[in-house]
Amino acid sequence: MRSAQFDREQVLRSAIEAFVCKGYNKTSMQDLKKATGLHPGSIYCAFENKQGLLVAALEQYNKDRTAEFSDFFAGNRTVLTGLRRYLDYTLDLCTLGGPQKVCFSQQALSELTEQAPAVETVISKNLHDWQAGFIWVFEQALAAEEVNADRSPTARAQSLIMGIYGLRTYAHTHPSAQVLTQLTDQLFEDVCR
Amino acid sequence: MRSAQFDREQVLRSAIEAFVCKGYNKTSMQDLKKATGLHPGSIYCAFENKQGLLVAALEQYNKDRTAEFSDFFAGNRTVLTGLRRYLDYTLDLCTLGGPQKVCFSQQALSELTEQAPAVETVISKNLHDWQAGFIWVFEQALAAEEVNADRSPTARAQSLIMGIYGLRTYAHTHPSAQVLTQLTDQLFEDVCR
DNA sequence: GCCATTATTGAACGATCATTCAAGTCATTT
DNA sequence: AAATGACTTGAATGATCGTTCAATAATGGC
Repeated sequence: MRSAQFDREQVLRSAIEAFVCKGYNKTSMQDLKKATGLHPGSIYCAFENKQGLLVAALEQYNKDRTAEFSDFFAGNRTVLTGLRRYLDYTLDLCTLGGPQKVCFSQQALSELTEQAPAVETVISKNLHDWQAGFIWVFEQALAAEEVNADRSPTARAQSLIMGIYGLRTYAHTHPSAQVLTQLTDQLFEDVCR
Repeated sequence: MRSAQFDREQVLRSAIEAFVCKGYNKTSMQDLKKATGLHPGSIYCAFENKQGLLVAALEQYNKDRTAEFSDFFAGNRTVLTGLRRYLDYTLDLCTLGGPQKVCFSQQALSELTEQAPAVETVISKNLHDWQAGFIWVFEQALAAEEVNADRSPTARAQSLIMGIYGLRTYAHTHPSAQVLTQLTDQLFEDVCR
């Protein structure tokens, strides 16, 4: 036996960056070769094909975002301050621009829905995990009486995710940072009211 | 002289349908030939190239959606009932599925942003027109005291567009109609409060 | 009814695509 | 140190892409 020569996580993160920059379909194997440093044959050996690389990249993205998510809600005085910080962070990603402006899962969802069941499956899992995180957040908030019981944690989590989807899409049209800040503030207020 | 043999608007609507089904990049000239009935040469004669066809299709989409928008706010007792009907209609598009589930401008924005300036320009115009429509709606609502003056019509319009973006993205993951209805109700309430 | 002009046709083009594979390279085992 | 077997390499493959263009058909002006 001989173990693989490359760092799988690093390769996947490079692939994510390449996919986000051009979109899945416009990212050629040559682009991926340049981004990951892996030759086509190695990619096919490790991930079967281009779509397999996408699926693996989406899974890596989920792992990274989940870890990131946890950091925001570890050791805060209140969960809502954690949520507020999370939204500020998301806003920063939108404002600063660059490849991170777009959510990889959301982008892949838009581009590939109804076309590749295997991809849709992994994206659905990613989004389900994300939503479960927010449901947990609002359950904590409800238990600590940071929010009232007028709406269920699930309903709040769904509204929040919808809002973040919308915020990131809105950011594509290059509005001013002020507008995005205002939209974020309003979203936080609406979802915690 | 000899005038064109095809109905430009019909061709563009067929092209929109094709683009929405597969996304711009995955829609080949063969697909477009099948959808529009026009041979490649004719398309290039009329629209210069594939991207030109996309731009023309986006302009047609804007015309059609603008006309549709006006219908919702012509002759209502109150503008807010018009808005409510507009949101119900949008919800129906999301729920019923099919190609119309996706907003063509939004899809093109996701797929082509930062890559084709000419496309981004026309999409920005589309979205600006749409937002101007909602600003007008909330100005009317404010004048008729259907909403209070706590937030400006512009701020409300921006939140609403963000919400609709989010709703349509959320719909991609095939949630139940009940969840989408609840999200729509909440959006209407938040934006009119 | 003829001519000039323009639209339409559809085959053909080079470029690029995802994918394959035989040869080369290297770590591990014996 | 030789042999093994998996990983890496990168050129080659056939398919498909967007685009072009010379030939053909059809319209409007005279």
